[in-house]
Formats: sequence, C-alpha cells, structure tokens
Amino acid sequence: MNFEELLQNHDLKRTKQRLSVLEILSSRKSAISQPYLEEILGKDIDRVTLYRVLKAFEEKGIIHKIIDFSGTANYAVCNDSCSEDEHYDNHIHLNCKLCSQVYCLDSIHIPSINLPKGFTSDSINLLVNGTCSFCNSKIED
Amino acid sequence: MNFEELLQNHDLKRTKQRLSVLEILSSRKSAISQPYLEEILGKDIDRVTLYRVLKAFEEKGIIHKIIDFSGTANYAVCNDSCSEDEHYDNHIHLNCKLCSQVYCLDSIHIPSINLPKGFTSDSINLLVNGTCSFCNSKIED
DNA sequence: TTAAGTGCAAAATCTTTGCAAATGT
DNA sequence: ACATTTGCAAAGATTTTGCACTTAA
Repeated sequence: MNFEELLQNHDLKRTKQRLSVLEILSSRKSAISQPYLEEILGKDIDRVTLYRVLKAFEEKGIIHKIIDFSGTANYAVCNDSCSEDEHYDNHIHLNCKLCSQVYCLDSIHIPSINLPKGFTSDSINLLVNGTCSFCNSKIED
Repeated sequence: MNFEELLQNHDLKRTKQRLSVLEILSSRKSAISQPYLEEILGKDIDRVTLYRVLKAFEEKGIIHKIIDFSGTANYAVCNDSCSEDEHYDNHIHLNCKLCSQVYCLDSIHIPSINLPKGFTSDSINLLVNGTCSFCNSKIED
C-alpha cells in the first residue's frame, strides 16, 4: 500500500505523524488500542495530535474503530472498499481475553439476522470474547 | 421481581441506593446508559456510589453491561439464569442511532459461528447499529 | 503564500481511591 | 456491635478546546 497516495486521495496532507500512524497500523494483523498506539509512538507524536489523526482517518474511511469489551477504542486499517460515505466493516472481531488484542476476522461473514418487527439494521458489530490462536497455542505447552 | 430478596440472595445489603438503581433498571425494556442513569437518579445517589453499585451488581450477575457504539456503558437487568459464575447474555442488542437507546432483543438468538483454526469463543456480543421500532414509526409520520 | 496540521497549555470529563461517617443485619 | 456501604474530597486518567507556531502544497 502506498501511504502517500492514500493520504492524497483523501485530501489529507502528507505529514510525518500521519505516516507513522499508518505504518504502525498497517504493519499489524490485529487492531491496536489507542493507549498502545500512544505507547509505540512515544514522543514522535503528541497525544492530542494522535486523537486528531485517528479521528480524521476514521472520518475519511481509512481506518475503522472497534470498541472492545473494556470500552477501549481499537483501530485497524479498512479494506479498500471503505469510503468516506460508507464503511464496509461487516466482519467479525475477536477480542482475546488473554492478550486483549482485537483481531479482524475478515474471512468470516456475519450471518444475517431477522430483527423484530419495526427494527431496522444499518450495520452489525459482532465481537467475540475468546482466545486467539497464538494464546491458545501457548496454553497447550 | 422482589428486589429485597434479590439483594439478599447475592449477599448485598438492602440499601436505598441499590433499590433505586434496581427499580429504574427493571422498569425499562431497554438498557440505560450510565450518564442517563446518573441524570435520573439526580442527587439521590452520589456518582461514586453509582459506580460501585453497578460494579457490584455486575459482578454478582444481577445486571449486565453493554458497551454501545460510542463506547459508553449501558446496563440492563439479567434474566434469572445469570449467576455470579456465569452470565447468559447471549442475546442481541440494538443501538438505535436516533434515540441512542440500547434494546435487548432476547427473543433472537445469536447464530453460531465457525472461527478460524486455533481461535476459541467464550461469549459473543452482537450489537446492531440501526433504528428501533419507536423511532421508525415516528419517521413514517 | 496560505490553509492545514501540530504542539503545548489548560479546561472539561470521566473513573478510581482513601477515609471518616452512616447504615443494615 | 461490626462489617458494609455511602458521601465527600482528592487524585488520576481520558478527551476536548484554544491558540500560536510550523509545515506541506
């Protein structure tokens, strides 16, 4: 993925801080919590700027936010189909109770659901509370 | 439901504050956000006490917490089958985008999901972002 | 050049902790 | 009587806002 292009396409200026955030987020398979992001970035970026960068990215459809079981925000890069107008985030997330990481399980689709009369659905957020494969393999040892 | 008995059964003392919280929570079909609970209770109960009451109730399996799309905690009384050891909260919640209330859709069961190899699931949290029947009927007018 | 983005300070919230007084059993 | 629970004060953490300085285009 070309980050510079990605930013340009969304009318965002190419800054050192934004590139750092993109690099970290895209280098991981799992979503990253904001506190952990802060920790990784350290003094490369002001905490307030991080808030603003994440907000801008989310609004532009570059990343999406997953609220985990503790209520903490986690972020992951969207797949290409996301846009400013519409987020395609209909995949399952797994919040590992051991390492507390959030994994995007893109391959598994959310089954359709029949809501009660009168209720309508825009999007579905399915968060599994469980254990990731890495932690499970450590338990077996 | 007999609140006094409910408290006794869970080794919680019968206090005015706890009864107020139980009354409000059980009088509603939908879950209530903590900020709104605070607003309703007003000065009947200190904000810190509310935190502690909700925490105690949740730990005892009397209520359950639903984190909505904004990351805010919402609370609803559990059905009878919940205990300190085990929560049976396998139902769907709907977060209405208009009135932002959280509804427990007990009647609809969460479909089973095949996780990728190595991943295991303890519980599933399915939150629908949509519109409730009440708000939908208002739109039609 | 100039609009957008950043960092710092500071305000506004939200959540937790410690402790003395009040309360339920 | 005694362990729990509450309220208050205060600490800690999180999130937002305002504004001057910096930077990308």
